[in-house]
Amino acid sequence: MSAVVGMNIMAIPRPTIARLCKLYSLLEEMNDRGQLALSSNDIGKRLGVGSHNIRKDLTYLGETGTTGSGYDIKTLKDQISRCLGFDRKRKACIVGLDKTGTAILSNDMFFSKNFDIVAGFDSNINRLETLKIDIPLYPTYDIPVVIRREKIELALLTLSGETAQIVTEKLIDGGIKGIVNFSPVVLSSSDSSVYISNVDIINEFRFLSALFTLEKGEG
Amino acid sequence: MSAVVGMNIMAIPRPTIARLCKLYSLLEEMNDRGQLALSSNDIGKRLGVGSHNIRKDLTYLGETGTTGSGYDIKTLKDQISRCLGFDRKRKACIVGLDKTGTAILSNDMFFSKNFDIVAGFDSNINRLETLKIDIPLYPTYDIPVVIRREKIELALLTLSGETAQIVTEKLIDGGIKGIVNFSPVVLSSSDSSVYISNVDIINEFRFLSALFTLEKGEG
DNA sequence: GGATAATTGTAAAAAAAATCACAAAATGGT
DNA sequence: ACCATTTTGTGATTTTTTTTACAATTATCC
Repeated sequence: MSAVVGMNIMAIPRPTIARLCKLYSLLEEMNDRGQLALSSNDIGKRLGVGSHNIRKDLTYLGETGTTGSGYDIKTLKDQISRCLGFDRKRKACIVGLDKTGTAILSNDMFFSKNFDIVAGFDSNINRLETLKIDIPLYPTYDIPVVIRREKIELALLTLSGETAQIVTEKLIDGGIKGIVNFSPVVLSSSDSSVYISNVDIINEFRFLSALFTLEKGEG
Repeated sequence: MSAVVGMNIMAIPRPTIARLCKLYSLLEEMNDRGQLALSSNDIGKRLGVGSHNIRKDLTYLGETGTTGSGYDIKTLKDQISRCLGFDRKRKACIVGLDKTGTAILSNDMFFSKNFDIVAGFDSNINRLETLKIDIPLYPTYDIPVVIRREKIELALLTLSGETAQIVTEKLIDGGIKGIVNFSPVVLSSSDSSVYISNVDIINEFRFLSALFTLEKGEG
């Protein structure tokens, strides 16, 4: 006669998910530096939000901290890992291997514990032959087949032009789950079950200048 | 005896500002393609939000659309421009000229109508001499002086390592207004009047995988 | 030119998220 | 061992944001 007690399924709000992701990065950083614990106050200051906000966010993970001495970094990192699904590696690919794409790839930071880049795609077949990268490379028309075969979940789009939307359709066709779009076009998903995150530096610049124009009244 | 009537100063919510920035990009794109008008429905679909949300957002700009035929693209673009302060060029700089930095710079998309990259910084002086870039280059210790002299408002940080926080202090010291942080560390601002936007691809990957783990129950 | 369809703008309601306030628990110094 | 301090966890409150619903306006088709 066991009642389902632990099943406290409460949807985590998106803003909370976003903050937990950032917190995870912070925890990795602090852990690497040898730090052992953090208080909600410390975290809030580093992330630029109030300490109550952090504490509230952490309630979604269950019991986490220790009154009086804050949060144990390793424990908290593990809890976020488990809750957000960072405890297993996910396969990813990169589409577009021009300067920007290869630069990001060369950044070894990218080969993190959470993701494996297992394929690269480019429409320029000549380029594929000259590139010196130690991941398998394919032409873009192979996208659906490779995605499906390799069970790739995530894609990074680093394309400059019009091809972005076409490539997106191919990715969705292959059953991709998430796309980080680094190209300057606003991508929309034909399939609403595919999450797309648009990362655009010009857009960030615009957002920041809008902020200090509006919130500080600087013409 | 003129009452101040037009002074309808109503703070624009941040989510709205963010959406208006994205909408601006979309309008640029559609305008380049020769399109003339868009309905709130079209916009919503492209941006992945409801049409009411768009209409509500646009009320902050004052009267904008035409009942029955939607929004005139050029007009709307201009209105957002004026409201968010995109109607004057802002000076920006880039800090960190390794592979990633130079790749982003080479993307001519970056030299948009809204921003002027007027300086580049790197701590490696040898690198500065070999780079073939047509913007003035300086060593990082010159940051405060150059920022102040050139009245630079925005900075793009493309550093790989520990130096990011030190460089940030220099930028703030020079009076920078906004920083787009492309480095993998979580930056925090010692001066709360400086806006910092952290752009981190790994973090985006994590966010997306958290989303489909939580919202779709995929282990 | 009139009926039908499309579309905006907004007031009101609902939902979501952030903030507050404080009891309870743990720590650390003496 | 005690007291002052730190810090968490959480229910209640407030604020913010989204959604709804619909009247008013314009375009379009025959």
